[in-house]
Amino acid sequence: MAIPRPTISRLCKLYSLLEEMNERGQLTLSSNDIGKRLGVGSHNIRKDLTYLGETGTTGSGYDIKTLKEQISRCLGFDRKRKACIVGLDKTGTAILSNDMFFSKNFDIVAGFDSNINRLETLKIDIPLYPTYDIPVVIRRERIELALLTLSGETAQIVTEKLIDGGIKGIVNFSPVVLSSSDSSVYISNVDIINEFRFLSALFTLDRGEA
Amino acid sequence: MAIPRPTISRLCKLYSLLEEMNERGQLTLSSNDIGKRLGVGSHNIRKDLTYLGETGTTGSGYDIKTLKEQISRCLGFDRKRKACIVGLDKTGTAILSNDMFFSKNFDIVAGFDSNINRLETLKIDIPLYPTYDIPVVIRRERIELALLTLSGETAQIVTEKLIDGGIKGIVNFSPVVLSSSDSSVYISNVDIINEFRFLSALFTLDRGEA
DNA sequence: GGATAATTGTAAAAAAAATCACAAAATAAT
DNA sequence: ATTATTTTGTGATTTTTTTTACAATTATCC
Repeated sequence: MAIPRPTISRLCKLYSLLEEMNERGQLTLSSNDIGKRLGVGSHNIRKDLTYLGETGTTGSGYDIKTLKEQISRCLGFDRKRKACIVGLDKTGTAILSNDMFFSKNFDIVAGFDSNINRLETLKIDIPLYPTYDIPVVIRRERIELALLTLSGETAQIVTEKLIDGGIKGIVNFSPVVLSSSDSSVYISNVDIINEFRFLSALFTLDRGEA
Repeated sequence: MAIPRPTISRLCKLYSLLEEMNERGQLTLSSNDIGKRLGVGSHNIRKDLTYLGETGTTGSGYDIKTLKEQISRCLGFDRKRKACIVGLDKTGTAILSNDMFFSKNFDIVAGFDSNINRLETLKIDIPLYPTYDIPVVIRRERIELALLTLSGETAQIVTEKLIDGGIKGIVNFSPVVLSSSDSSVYISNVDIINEFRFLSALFTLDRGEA
């Protein structure tokens, strides 16, 4: 039985929540607690969890560690994945310095930038390459994911190179809406202006839900 | 007739696309073109556009400028909105320097950080305040949107302060999943690790669509 | 100017997702 | 030990969203 996309999305968020609660030393969580924290109904959560096979314990809820492992195995979070970053301007390097990719099972093994001079001055501990090397490096290193932090103009060209190299997923932080020329490559567009607009639209058309 | 949430989301993306095409000097777009660029079916686009009232011209598609204005008016993009940023570390300042908020009708009128010393050394041309001033400033300046670029620990506390001040929408870049204690406040969680995981899940469970 | 092609708008059908309702099971309380 | 409470799992129902199908309209080509 195929897992619906909205369910996948919620399970990802739930996974983050479980990590957080686990670090805080909590042991169990009920569908009610989860629903409240994630802003959805408890039925919805229980239904989502049926896609994982049997899980909870009636009366006392879900065991955090067990559930975490089940989601991990089911959605493939248990495997380390190689990723790269394209565009090493301020935003790119800032993200690189902050995020704990490695500890979350993502390994940034390459950085790309079209500005060759910049590559030399950066003090970053990952191998850096010029953009035209993208297809070769992606293929050689078997990189699965890419993070795009560059200005809109070059985004589509870079995307083609990434797809050419056999990338599997792209998180696009550039302000253009990218679409995949290859339907087996998934793209997630993250644009702050777009997020602001979406929120504006929601409270402009004010609809009563969360 | 209430506009469905997925439709709102697509209309926001479409709006970005229209801006892009308009800048390139293009005049019209067909539902087919739009669908391809956005990775959805043309029917879906036409259906979405019915929520705006009559729009396209049979035979030649949609006039980009007209459509842009219609979406703008309908979703409230025609009004300038005040926003603030909370957390002025590397990521925060990087976003602030890159993004063209003002030209897209968002006006960043305040920055907040808990580190008072940092506030003094930053050379940013927006007024800066310590975090405890959030509720007062939000209320006084009538700020509608907030961008959260801070580490997970403080995110929930800051969120409460923002809600307390009467914020309407929050874009959360911190690694914790925030949920709103007030259902009239909309929150959009944007976390790179989460995006990576979502994409991993998609290609792990490989489902055939875009 | 008539034929052909492109394109929209929408009613109806289908598919997908969320919600409900409640029995069954485990826990906690007395 | 018995009762009350909590909480899960799931079939049925409802709601929402997408897709289909096609008539109607406009543009384009010869």
